Amino acid sequence: MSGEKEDFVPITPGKVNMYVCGITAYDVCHLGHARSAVVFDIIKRYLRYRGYDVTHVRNITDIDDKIIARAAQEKTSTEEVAGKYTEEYYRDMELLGVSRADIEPNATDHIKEMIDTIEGLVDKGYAYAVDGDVYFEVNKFSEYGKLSKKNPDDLVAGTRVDVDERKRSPLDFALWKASKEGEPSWESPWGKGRPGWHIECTAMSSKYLGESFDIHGGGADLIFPHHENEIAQSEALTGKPFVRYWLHNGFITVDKEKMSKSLGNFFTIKEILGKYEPEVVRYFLLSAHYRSPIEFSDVHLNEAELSIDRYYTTVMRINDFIETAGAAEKLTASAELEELLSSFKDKFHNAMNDDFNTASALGFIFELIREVNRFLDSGPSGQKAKDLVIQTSELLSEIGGALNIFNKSPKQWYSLLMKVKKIDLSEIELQEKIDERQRARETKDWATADKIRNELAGKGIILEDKKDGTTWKIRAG
RNA sequence: GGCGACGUACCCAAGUGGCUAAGGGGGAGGUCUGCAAAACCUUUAUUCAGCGGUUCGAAUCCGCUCGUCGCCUCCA
Repeated sequence: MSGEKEDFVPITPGKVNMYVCGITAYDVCHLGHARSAVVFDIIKRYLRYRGYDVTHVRNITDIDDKIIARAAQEKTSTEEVAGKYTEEYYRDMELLGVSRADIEPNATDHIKEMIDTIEGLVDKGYAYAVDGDVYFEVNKFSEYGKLSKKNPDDLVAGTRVDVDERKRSPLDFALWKASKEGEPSWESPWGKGRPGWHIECTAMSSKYLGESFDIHGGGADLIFPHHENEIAQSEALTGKPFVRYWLHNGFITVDKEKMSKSLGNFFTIKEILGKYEPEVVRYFLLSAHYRSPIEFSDVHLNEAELSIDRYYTTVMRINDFIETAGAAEKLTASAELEELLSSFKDKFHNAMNDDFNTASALGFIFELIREVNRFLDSGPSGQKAKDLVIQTSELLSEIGGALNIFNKSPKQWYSLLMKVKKIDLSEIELQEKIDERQRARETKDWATADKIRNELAGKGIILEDKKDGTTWKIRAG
């Protein structure tokens, strides 16, 4: 609310109530929706990892003008439209490693709660009914604009929306809309109609999280008017502060412009996942601070893929060492790794505690990656060395687990890359090629060995010759 | 027009008052290797859009200028 970072103090110690605006289920989701979901998934996971008891509510708007329009266009019902795109949404989110919210309320399951809320506002004089519509009277709520830092007078002056003569002010917004012939409708004290958009979040958040709760999130484009209106409705009704901390994620941009339906410059999650592993998309979304804009492009996704590949390449090396390390005690150049191992969690926590700075946190992960590589390069062996590497491996898993990233085995990663890059060679065929090349190498038939290697390289497969065999990976980037 | 955010290397991106300006990608050179790949090492911003100011000290605070974007209409 201050527009600045503040220390996080939940209403109830150890407990976090968090409400995040989900989607309006009228079409498939694009990368912008993914960002919001991933960002708040990370926030929830990190809070839980730090021991908070988090209750996460994420709503689905399943009745609104666009859904009605879509249903008319597809000659079906709004329930079908909303149901279909809600399912698509969950499918996309699951692929991206976004966990389900604890409570996922639909607007249409809470009509009664919304009507009660609206009646409360009418009773208190904050809302008025006209011809079956009910509007919230913005002038009655003196703090209107406090979140978006807008002055209602300026807004009226610059209003671009068609002025509805029946409203007392152009800023007044609908709590309840009278339904037209043939539209879905519910009975209400004002006649048949349906809820306005903003009221569902007020009614459902207070039902599940209470009148005041800790965190409310959503895309930056929801700040005004959606979240501003939620504050007005909620605080007018309860007289209590609605939300402690507002968190808004920045936009995905394409050529520096906001990715959006109306501009038509959007890429659906499905399209993107046809070319990239979901983990790449997740990493990409975490590679910048959640409030900053992120420019979408193949170049950036390829860079994300390379970063993840560096991670898994190192994990492969770590696992290799743990399995094959010699018995002779030889600890070389371990000081730096040990030091980083002992300070790593603090560094990671500090980064994440500072407004969920995932970009910085990822930086520390790659510092650890470099340090363990350096250590392995120094040719250690023995139990102590092994223990250090195991400790590194466990630390990486723990942190990856907290963020739900880097959670595969290197083998899985390369198998998935093979699929997403559509390499037309089975792993069995590949192994045969490698064996064939190995026989050539044993007779020092370098020409044949190199020919096979080049052939595979042409398909995007990279071979690594090691002491005790050859491993393969898929070229990233 | 009103309000707000941002501008860090070739690209992406942390850093918001004080040690060598994280990390990833890319480039150059090297170590290792049959050759590679991977990894590691060295190097690639004496400087943080520009100009002023505050301070012992600023990328970081303040002011102005330039540029980019967003919100003010549905939007993640």
